[in-house]
Amino acid sequence: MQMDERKQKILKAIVQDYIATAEPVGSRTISKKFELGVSPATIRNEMADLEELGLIEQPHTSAGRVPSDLGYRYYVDCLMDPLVLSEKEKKIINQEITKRLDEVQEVIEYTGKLVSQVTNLTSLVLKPKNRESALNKIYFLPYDTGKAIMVTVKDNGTVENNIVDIGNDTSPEELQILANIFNDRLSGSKAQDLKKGLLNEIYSELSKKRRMLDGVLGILERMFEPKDGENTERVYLGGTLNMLNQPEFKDIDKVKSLFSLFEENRKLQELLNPDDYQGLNITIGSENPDLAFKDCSIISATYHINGKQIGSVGVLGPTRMDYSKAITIVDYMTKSLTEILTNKYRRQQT
Amino acid sequence: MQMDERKQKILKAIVQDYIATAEPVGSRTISKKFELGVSPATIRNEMADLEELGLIEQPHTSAGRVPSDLGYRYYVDCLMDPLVLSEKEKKIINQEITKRLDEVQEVIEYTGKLVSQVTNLTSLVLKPKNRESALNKIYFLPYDTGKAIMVTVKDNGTVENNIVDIGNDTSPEELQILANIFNDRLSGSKAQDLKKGLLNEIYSELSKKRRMLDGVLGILERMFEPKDGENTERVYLGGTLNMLNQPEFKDIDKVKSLFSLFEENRKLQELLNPDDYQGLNITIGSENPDLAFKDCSIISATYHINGKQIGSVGVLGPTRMDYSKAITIVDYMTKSLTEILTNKYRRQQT
DNA sequence: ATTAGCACTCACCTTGCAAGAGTGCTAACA
DNA sequence: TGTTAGCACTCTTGCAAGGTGAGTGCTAAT
Repeated sequence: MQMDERKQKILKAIVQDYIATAEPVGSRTISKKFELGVSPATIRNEMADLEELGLIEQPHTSAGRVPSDLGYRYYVDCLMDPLVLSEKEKKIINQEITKRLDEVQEVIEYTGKLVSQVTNLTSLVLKPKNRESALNKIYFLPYDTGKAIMVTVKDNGTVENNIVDIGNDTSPEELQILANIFNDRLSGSKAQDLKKGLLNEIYSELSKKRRMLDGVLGILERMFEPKDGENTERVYLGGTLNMLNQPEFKDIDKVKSLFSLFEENRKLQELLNPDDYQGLNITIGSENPDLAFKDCSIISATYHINGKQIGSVGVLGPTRMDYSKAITIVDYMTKSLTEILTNKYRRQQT
Repeated sequence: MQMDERKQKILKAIVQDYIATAEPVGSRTISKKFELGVSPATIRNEMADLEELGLIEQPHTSAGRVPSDLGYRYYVDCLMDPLVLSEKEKKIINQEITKRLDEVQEVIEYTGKLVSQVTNLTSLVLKPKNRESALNKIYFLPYDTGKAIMVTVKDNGTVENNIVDIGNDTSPEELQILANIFNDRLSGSKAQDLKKGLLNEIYSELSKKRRMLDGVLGILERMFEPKDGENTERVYLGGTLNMLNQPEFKDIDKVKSLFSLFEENRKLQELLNPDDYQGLNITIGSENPDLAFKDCSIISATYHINGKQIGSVGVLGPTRMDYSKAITIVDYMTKSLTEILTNKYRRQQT
């Protein structure tokens, strides 16, 4: 059996009506609401065909039809009207998004908030991991007796500080020497590399500072290790409450299993990590590996800095979601984010 | 009418049974489960009295009785058996809590997680605000053309860094002068105070650096302003999902209004801010100002560093919660936290 | 003062019934 | 041959009726 034009129109009508109303849609409804110029009976015949093709299904014998996951897939791939944002809408979004450019983290999270507000869905944002870059500079500053502030600059421009124990017998001059050695040798290297080669050299110059050096190297290593709140919590979630407004989640058990998943940051990360594909990604219902998401769809896209993928933005909603809107928003947001971040990065780094 | 001993026993039985089963409890149940040596009829008479006193109520004519908010209050104030943690339990908790002593923030949040796990309730933790302290030191470090890293040390020992625009015409020497002026003048002052008196002095020395100075002062000011993610998000929430397991929240609308409140960090802060009372605080049902919490009780207590109150830990659950357990845990946790933090603070700061 | 007994109330569950929505099939029609 | 009208059928939904059980309040006896 083939999909002729009329079947397509009918499928499209079913999907759109179901997205709008969340009620199974019957043949009479279609023939009335959508002008196809045929009677309900004809539509019924076609619907029987569509069901045979696996594109729609019946909750029970005497209910209307509901799109299956496959049906949504067909709709998204072939039938959907693309939605274009007007210049005005774009302007509003841009204003909102650039309102707070202070911190990269903030822009990114705010984007998530914005996405969930605009779509009335839940937004997922994979934040960049900021530990993969190499060291660039180290400075030591006085802090307290026996302690110093170690300021590190990475090659992506981020700056961090840590308190290090230096013992009571380390003079500022010795610290300066240490910093110099580091800075001479480390440009562009990672902590692990440092440790191997550098140790001997430093030990010979400052042989008695072993304990302090261990402290410094320990901190450097930890800076590059995955750590709670950074690599394990890379996903920002926004508008989770929106899910409670969806009629498909009036059942508390579904809410429970969904929200449980929301707390598993690692799984969310996998969801957003389309290593294979750089661009827009759509996962519908049971296409999703996780059973708790079998009634959900996820639209996600990656954002970049200078062409390098560093994270992604996504929305999660019931399979019965407004795909064209979600896709348009996610697409536009990631593009804006890419642009903003690339600009900022360029400015910051020259 | 007075509360005699038997009335107390009966009320206690009602509260305890209702806490355990979440079902209205009848006279027969009490006479069977609890050994009072009287018949259901007698208990019925007493129950009628208790109802008249406003301590219990009937959901409907032919149901058992349920404690009223007042009833819980009486139970908590007068009847409750105090629960004492065994040394073994204390040890387990202490092990858990000290497992991650790396960062103050982490210990505190982890405490919250622990509380919710142990109680099966939702935990609320008010984190310390870290912006109230005064400046102590400023350093400038080279960063990039036209930019510098400004490292600030506050008098509570925290270190922050920011990138400041210094323009292309500022020499390292000039920066040094600036830092010196700051350091001479600022010890112990807040940004606002700085601005007024200091400006003239600095302007006269570095008159052409106006733009750069404005940048630096702007950042300083912002450091002391309430800011997203710090003062507005001072409350950590743990185990919110536990609420979904409570039978009183099988209704999705209740969940919605509760979770909406969870997103309003400011309100949660008020909830945890018992300025008036330092110690354990119990709010039952409608004693709570917010209507969405009318079925909830909150137990909270403050924790301290060196005797100064800096935050609090609380649990939130249905009014029908295990008060003695919750109180014991909250109490013990805040005490442990106080101890741990005071130790750490002492060590770090000397 | 306590308790046994009894009538009463009310939520809850089951059952039955009617209405309504929607289908599939068949036969007629263009 | 494709389309349509008609009709019987199915299944959900809502509602009302009746039975059940838990629990009460009251009264009278102990």
